Amino acid sequence: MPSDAIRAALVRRLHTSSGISEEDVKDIDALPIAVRQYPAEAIVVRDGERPSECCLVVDGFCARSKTIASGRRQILSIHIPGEIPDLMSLFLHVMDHDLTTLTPSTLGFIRHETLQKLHRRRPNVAELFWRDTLIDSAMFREWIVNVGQRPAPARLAHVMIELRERLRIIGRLDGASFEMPLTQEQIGEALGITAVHANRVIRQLREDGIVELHRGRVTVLDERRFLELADFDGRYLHQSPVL
DNA sequence: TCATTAACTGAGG
DNA sequence: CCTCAGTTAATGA
Repeated sequence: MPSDAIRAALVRRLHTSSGISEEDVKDIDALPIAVRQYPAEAIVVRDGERPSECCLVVDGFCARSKTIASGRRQILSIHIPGEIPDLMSLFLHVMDHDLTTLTPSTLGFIRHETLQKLHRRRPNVAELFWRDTLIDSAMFREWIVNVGQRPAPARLAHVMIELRERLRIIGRLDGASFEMPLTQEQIGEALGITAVHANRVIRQLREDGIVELHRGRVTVLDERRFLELADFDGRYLHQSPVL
């Protein structure tokens, strides 16, 4: 399989966390990964399933979500290339939420046994995954605060800035703009508001000259007010260069 | 299909 | 009285 392109984002991200050796990288590069393509809005792993593999986002944007009885869906987290959104399925055998694609995506699947063996062989890597999972839960705490307490414009700004900082880590920033290829329906589901209201909030941020969202791309117009509105403190992402 | 906007409504401060 | 947000519906890209 095309090892470089697929594994590059994962390795780059693990590299930024802390000590990973060249040996570790080589080992990860040699892992068998089954690559599959998905359209937008595909359910990759369902709530209640018992997966036997973990999913690496190779390309595209994915999300974890839960759907309530009324049919409304809450997006719990957004995932970008290089991340393994369902790493916890290694230890928590039954899925307690859905993993879906937000955009057409390329996903790589790594069997649980493969990862378990990797953990035993390379405690270094196991530590990185452990650390990664803790950061993941820190991000959930921030997400709860965001959806539960911030006004809608700040919610949107906060999700945007978090996404930007994570895209920065995998080298996907382009000056003052970055990708956010979600539909307004999906943005609403992430923020806990309707698509119509998401549209109003997006428009307000544009009219206020803070940030523009057009065709899946965010362009920052006023960085100072953007940060101020978002109430963003990047400590919870636990990257070395603290924002 | 997705985005945009208006009009109306009600909750809540 | 004002702001926020859901609903509905019409229209545009």
